[in-house]
Order: sequence, then C-alpha cells, then structure tokens
Amino acid sequence: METLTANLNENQQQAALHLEGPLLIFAGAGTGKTRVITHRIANLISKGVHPSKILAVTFTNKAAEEMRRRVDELFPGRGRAVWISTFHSFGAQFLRVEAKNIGLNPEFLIYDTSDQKKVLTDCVKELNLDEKKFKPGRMIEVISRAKDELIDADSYGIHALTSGDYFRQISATIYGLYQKKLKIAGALDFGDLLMMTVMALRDNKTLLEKYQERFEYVLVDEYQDTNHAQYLLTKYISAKHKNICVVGDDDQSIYSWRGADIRNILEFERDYPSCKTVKLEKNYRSTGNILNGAWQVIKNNQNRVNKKVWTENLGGNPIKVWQTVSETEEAQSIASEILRLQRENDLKASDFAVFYRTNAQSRVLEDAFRRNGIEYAVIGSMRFYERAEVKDILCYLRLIHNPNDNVSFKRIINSPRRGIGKTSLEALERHAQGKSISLSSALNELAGVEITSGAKKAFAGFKTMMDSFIPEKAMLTVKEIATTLLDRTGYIRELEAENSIESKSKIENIFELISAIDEFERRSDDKTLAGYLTQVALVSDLDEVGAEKTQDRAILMTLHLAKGLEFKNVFISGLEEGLFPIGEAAFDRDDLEEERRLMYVGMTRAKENLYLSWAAERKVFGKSRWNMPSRFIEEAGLVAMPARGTGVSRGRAALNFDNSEPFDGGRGDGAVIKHFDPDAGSADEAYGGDSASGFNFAIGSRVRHDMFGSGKVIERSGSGENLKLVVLFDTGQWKKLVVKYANLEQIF
DNA sequence: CGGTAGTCAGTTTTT
DNA sequence: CTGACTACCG
Repeated sequence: METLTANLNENQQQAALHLEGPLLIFAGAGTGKTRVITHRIANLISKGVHPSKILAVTFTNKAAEEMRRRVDELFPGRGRAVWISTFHSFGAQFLRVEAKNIGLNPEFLIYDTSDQKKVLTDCVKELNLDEKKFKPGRMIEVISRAKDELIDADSYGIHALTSGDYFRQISATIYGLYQKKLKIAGALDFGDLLMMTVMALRDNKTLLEKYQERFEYVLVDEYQDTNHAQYLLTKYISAKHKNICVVGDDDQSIYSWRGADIRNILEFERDYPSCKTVKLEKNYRSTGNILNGAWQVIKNNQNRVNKKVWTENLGGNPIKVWQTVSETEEAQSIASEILRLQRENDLKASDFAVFYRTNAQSRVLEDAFRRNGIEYAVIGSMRFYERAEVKDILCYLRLIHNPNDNVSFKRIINSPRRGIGKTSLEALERHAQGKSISLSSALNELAGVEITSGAKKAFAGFKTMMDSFIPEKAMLTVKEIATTLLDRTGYIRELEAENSIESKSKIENIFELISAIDEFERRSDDKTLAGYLTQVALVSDLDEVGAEKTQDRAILMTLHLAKGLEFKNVFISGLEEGLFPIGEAAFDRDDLEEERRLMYVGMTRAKENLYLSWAAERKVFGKSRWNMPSRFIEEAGLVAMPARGTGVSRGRAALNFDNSEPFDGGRGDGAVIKHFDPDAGSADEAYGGDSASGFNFAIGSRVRHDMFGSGKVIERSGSGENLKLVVLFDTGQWKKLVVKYANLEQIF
C-alpha cells in the first residue's frame, strides 16, 4: 500500500494507515483532510475490507459526493459500494428500510423548515395561544433542539411539568400537537430523521446488531459539528467493532446554534481512551500571510485544542483591510478590485468569493456586481426549491405520493385557482380536525362539511383530478407524473394567461424543475417518486457550488456556507462590531468564540488574496447605523483604523490598507479607536439611556468639542464617571472620549 | 371569493 | 426598506 499513501505527508500517512480501533483526526483548514479520508478508505478496501462494510457520514451532499468521487478515483468502481451519505439521508434511508420494524409508514415525507412553520402556526392557532409569544420560528428551535437531545414530545412534557416553567409547559403542548399533525400527514421533520433512527437502534437490539454487523468501519466527517443525536448514532453503530474514525477541527465549529456540541470532539479521547490522535497541521492551501492572520485571530480562543496550522508557502500577498464610508462603497470597491485583478491576472469570475455574516448583506453586493457586469451566484439565499411555483409543483408531487400531506394540500388546493377560498377550506379543516383525519380523507365525507354547493363541486373536482393519479403513479416515471400534472392542473396555462415578466420567469423555473427531475432519473439509483422527494428535501443550495450553474461566476455566500470551500481570492465584508461579531455575541464568551471561529473559517478559505472590509455607515431597515471596525481586524494584527484626518464622512474613495507597509496606526492623530470593551458594562448600560449618571449623550445625538468641533455620538460604554463615548466628528475623525474630561457640549 | 391597500415586523447563521 | 400578512371592498 506504499504506493497508495506515498504522496501523503507523515501525519497524513499515520492517519490513513491507522485502520483498527478508534481514531481522532484533527484536520486543520486546508490540510488535505479529504485526501486522508479517501486514502484511508482506499486503504481499507485494498486490505480486503469489502466496501459495503464501510460507512462514511458527512454533513452535506457536496462533501459526500466529493468523497465518493475521490474514493472511486483511487479504486475505480468501488466507491459506489461504500455507504457514503449525509447524516440526514442516512436516517431517511434507514427509516425507509426499517419502517415496518419500527411501526412507521415507509411512505413518509420529509417536512422542511417552511413546512414545519406552517404546521406550527396551525398548532398555535388551534390551541388559541399568543402568536407573538409562540412564534413558529422559535418553536422550531425548541422542538429541534429537543429532538437533537432525543427528547420526544412525551418526555418533553414530563420535564416541562416538573420544571414549573410556563413557556416550557406550553411548548410541550405545542410539541405534542405538532407531532400528532405530522403523524396524520405521514411526515417526518429533519429532527425526526435523526431522533427516530437513534431511538430505533437504542431500543431494538436486533436492529442494532444488524447495523453493527454491517458496518465494520465508521467514519465521521466534520465531527465538531455533530449534535447529541448524531454523536450517539455513530457511537452505537461502531460500538461492536470500535473502528470509529472521526475527523474534524474544533476551530471550525460554527453550528452550536443548531445543536452542535463541540464537546463531542474535545472529549473524544475521554470517550475512547484507547484512541489514536493525529493532528494534520500542514496547510496546502493558503499563503503564510493569510495563515498567520488567521492564527492571530483564532489564538484568542480559550476553548480549543492546542495546534497550529503552518505552510511552506511563506509570505504571499499581505492581507488587505479596507475601510469604506458606506456599504454601497464597500460593495463597489470589491467589484472594482475584482475587475482590476481580472484585468491584470487573467482570472475567472469563479476565482472570487465574497463572504458576509448575514444574508441581508448580499443585496448591496449584488447591485454592485450587476452594475459592474460581474457574473455572480448567490448561494443559499432563496433556494430554488423554495420558490413558490417550484414548491407548488413539488407539493402536487408530494400529495400524489402521500395524499395525507396536509401542508401540501393547503398549499395547492387553490393554486391554480379553483374557487376554493378561506371559508371553504376552514370548514373542511374543522371537519378533518374533529375526526383526526387528513384533509384528503375529509374530501370523502363532503356531505358532512357545511360549505356552498359551488365549493363542494370544486373540492370534488380536485379530488377526482388527484385520484386519477392513484392507478397511474406506479406506472409512470417521476417526470411523466410531473408533466401530466402540469397538464391536468392547468398550472402552466394559468401562468401563460397572466403573461407578465414574473409569470414567464415562473414558467422557466418550472421547466428547470422538470429538467432537474430528468437529471435525477438519469443519475439516481432510486428512481421512485419517494426517492425523488427525499432527495429534494435533503439537498441544499450549497450543493450547487462548483456545479455548472456557478461555473465562471463569482460566489456570494454567508460565512457559514463557506466552510469546506476554497477560493483564490476572498473578500470578507461587513467586518463591523455588532455585525461580525454579531449582535450580543460580544458579551458572551462562548458566543464570541464561535464568531471568532467563523472569522477563522472565512479567512482560511483564501488561497492567494484575502481582503477584509468594513463600512462606517450601514443602513439597517432603511436607517443608518454607525459601526466600529470589528475587533477581528485588530486581532489579526492588522490596522483597524486609518486616522490621518482623511475622514470616513468626507465621501472619499475607499482607503486601501495593504498591511505590508509599516503604519503608525494613526496614533499620531490621537484617534485610536479601541473596540467596545465588553467588561466595561452590561449591554444595557452601553446602549441604553443613561439616567443614573445625569448625562444624556444618547447614541445619535450631536455634540460639540472645543478642539474637534461638532460630531455625532456613535457608541457608548461605561457609566457614571466612566461613561465613554465614541464620537464621529464632522471632520471625519473618530474619538473615544471620557465624558468627565472631554467637556462636551450637547447641541440640537 | 379575489384583489388591493395598508400595516407591521424583521436580520444571525441552516442540514 | 422590503416582504408577508390582514382587512376591507368589488
């Protein structure tokens, strides 16, 4: 096997050659993780392990596909036999196959977040609860986190009862009703896919042994992002052979808000005392300057395993920091720089990526890219499958597959219009609810529903149309079903009649969906309708990166989506306190550390050039907000503030800071801006009105200073004697001033 | 029942 | 500022 691993470095070899027993691989950014994993799998196969005995789980389809492709490259034809999938699709396949053994309808559908929201809104309405207090988004959080911890509705109820907490008790009621509704609809949500799988393995010894027997080798990618359910899933399956290999990087753990538990990786060695630990630290991606900047940032985290990524590729271009007046100018500078680099270096648009903290930031960037004629693709904003017309067609397919799917039923019952309005639908719903049956089933009992005869006729017509698919669906391909339903429903005809720009684009999207179905039928093993619907529910927009659609387009995406990717040139935008690190994250150590890891992830995506930019003024909900540069800039050892009197408010072009040149940090002007000190006071003191001190320099108010002139308060910290203000003077200079000494005068 | 005008809340991050 | 949702009128 020497040949297989010959081109791996020493640590990579150690990892790839360790086959038996628990193995923990700390894989730093850009250290050739996938290479190691695929070589290790290839190595197992070459040692005679049958590919089907290997299970590899990842978080994204993209990662799974990449892994399969590369195993196949090393061992042509064998990659297919290795079970490589995402956690969720493993769960889905497991539950589909084992449904009958665990009392589950094998034809279940998977409800995505928007479906969940609809069900939860119904639950809250039905229970007559305060819709402000029990918002669907919030309830999704509560229920999803519970499922991550394997707490089903019943046990959640028991916990809630003993806790005496009102919110939890009501949540328990909602959780219970939500599960009842999912059951009637024959649907599972993302959380169920994992929870039910783990519970089935936990409670059914025969089943557990079957899977333990089947998978002699288990491999988990991105282990730092596993939640409790995922942790148990891989632990259970590997418990017999103990050949569990986990790969991850605690410095890249950025999904705690989704239930990920960084302790899973930090405590792996305690979990498996006999494990071997390998650290991959040699980076093959980025320049020394980029890595150094990233290191300067991440080393500020306390809660991390000691390790340091390094490279032989010393030097390289310095990291550039840009201060801009506004988010518009920030976006324009990024676009201009891309054009400049393209002119000078023969680069493709796809050599560039712009990251941001929140999706809302993409808009200004898109405008700038359009203005400058740069082809771009926004990843993850509005997913293709979430578009109204696409979702409509999918809901028809879902309803054909599973008539009890109430969410789909309600979505399409009047789309295209059939003259069925709110009143009629509500009457049908009341009937269905009273008998605990689905809406489709209620259509069989229309006699008992109090609606107009016109509505009855419309419902009956809908039922006839949907029933016509029952005998056909087994004989038709998914694509045939889809085109047939387009015809029978008149969906396209209605759009054609509308003949607007929007309706035309909707038609295009529907045709794109049809070709996606076509593609599915050509590529997938499971070509059934159920297979298609499962696949659609579990794909993400991220899977498109690198696909044809994004060929030669600059990529715009959130920092979270950037993990695992690499680009020649990376821009991280919106590096402002309050935006990144976001909101209140600065006041909680764990939250701040996660933001810092996000910064680290973003920075380490860059191969050659890294740009950090921030805007002094940014519009939020149409209102201006003045921000300070993110602390991460300073932490990276870069110049946070240019302060040569050239002001942010003068409307000058962006100031470029290429940190290769020594720079005095602006200290000569005395305008050193320190980031807001979280220890100086609570958030309330920092932002709120200041009644106790007797001063009233609210954020946004105007003040005059003897020397600097007039300006605007943009930041507060401390209180009483220690009240400090950051003032943006009309000259463009920034000052942090202690109110006690500064002798400020308030002006109106 | 369906369209439109007006109100209102929302920005973390998503498999 | 936008989009999503609600309340009225045709």
